[in-house]
Amino acid sequence: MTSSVEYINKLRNSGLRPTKQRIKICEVLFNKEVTFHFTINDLVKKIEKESNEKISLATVYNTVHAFEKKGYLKEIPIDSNQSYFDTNTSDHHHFFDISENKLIDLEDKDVSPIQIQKSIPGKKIKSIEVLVKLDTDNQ
Amino acid sequence: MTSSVEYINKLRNSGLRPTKQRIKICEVLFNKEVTFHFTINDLVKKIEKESNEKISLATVYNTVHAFEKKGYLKEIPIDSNQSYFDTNTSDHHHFFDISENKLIDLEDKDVSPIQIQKSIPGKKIKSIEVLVKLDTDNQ
DNA sequence: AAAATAGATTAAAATGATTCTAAACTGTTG
DNA sequence: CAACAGTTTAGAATCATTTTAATCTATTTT
Repeated sequence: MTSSVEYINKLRNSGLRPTKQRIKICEVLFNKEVTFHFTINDLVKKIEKESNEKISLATVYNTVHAFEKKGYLKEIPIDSNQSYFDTNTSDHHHFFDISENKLIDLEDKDVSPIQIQKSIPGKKIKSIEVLVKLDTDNQ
Repeated sequence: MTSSVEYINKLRNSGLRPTKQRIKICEVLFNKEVTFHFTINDLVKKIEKESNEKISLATVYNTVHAFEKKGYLKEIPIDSNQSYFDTNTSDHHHFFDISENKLIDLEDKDVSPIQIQKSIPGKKIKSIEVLVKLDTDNQ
């Protein structure tokens, strides 16, 4: 399931040819049992550490954006310093630990179901995301 | 209630002296019955339009951030292109219209109450925010 | 009220994330 | 093999934001 074929499919589906660099990116992103959160910077560091090769920033950005567009990655809006991405693309919510700048998944069972009673004509809901900010508990 | 005294208090509370430029910023931000959303860019344009004076970007950034820190403004995380702020600092949720890049307030009654069943030791919940992304409804 | 000083404003430079560019490269097709 | 389409890359460009350092203003001290 985490075979090279899967990566090639993901890439082809995203309109990208399966090149060496892109396969490497896939290995870092999808060759894990656990999903994780990352910034582009994190990802570049991971790639360099896990493969001793350098992939240019431009390629990483292009590939990540293609995956995001296709739904193989999700962007999590936190603040405007940096983009945070999630390899868990299922519908779910997040804690954001302010002091450690870290995202933590919330499972569906952790959040009461959310219903939106308002609608805007001509618009449809594309996503509903809850962001719970956490602070150090001093007291 | 939207008097100069109120602005001076807000500024002093935020650790800022009430200067001409800062009062002008307050007038644009708080001299309305209705709250609104803005980016720094929006705000600078508003100031220039409503007063024919130019305030340097640095001053606008400083003042907005001091207000945010003090809770007179709220930052709404949308994406990492730009910071969006809200003059409505009460606890509330948002629609974000993707095609028009526009925020719309949701009232409390529009969103079912949200309960978080998970907790992280040593951390306390600082805020819970729901972002509902809207897309054009083509069908 | 002048002098002293603490804080503010400003334009411009610096920064940092992201995007673009143009040249060199790779793999596929005819 | 030649031609072509798509890739990679380093570096340049861009854009929002932050920092800097010089000048200015308001407030306090005398």
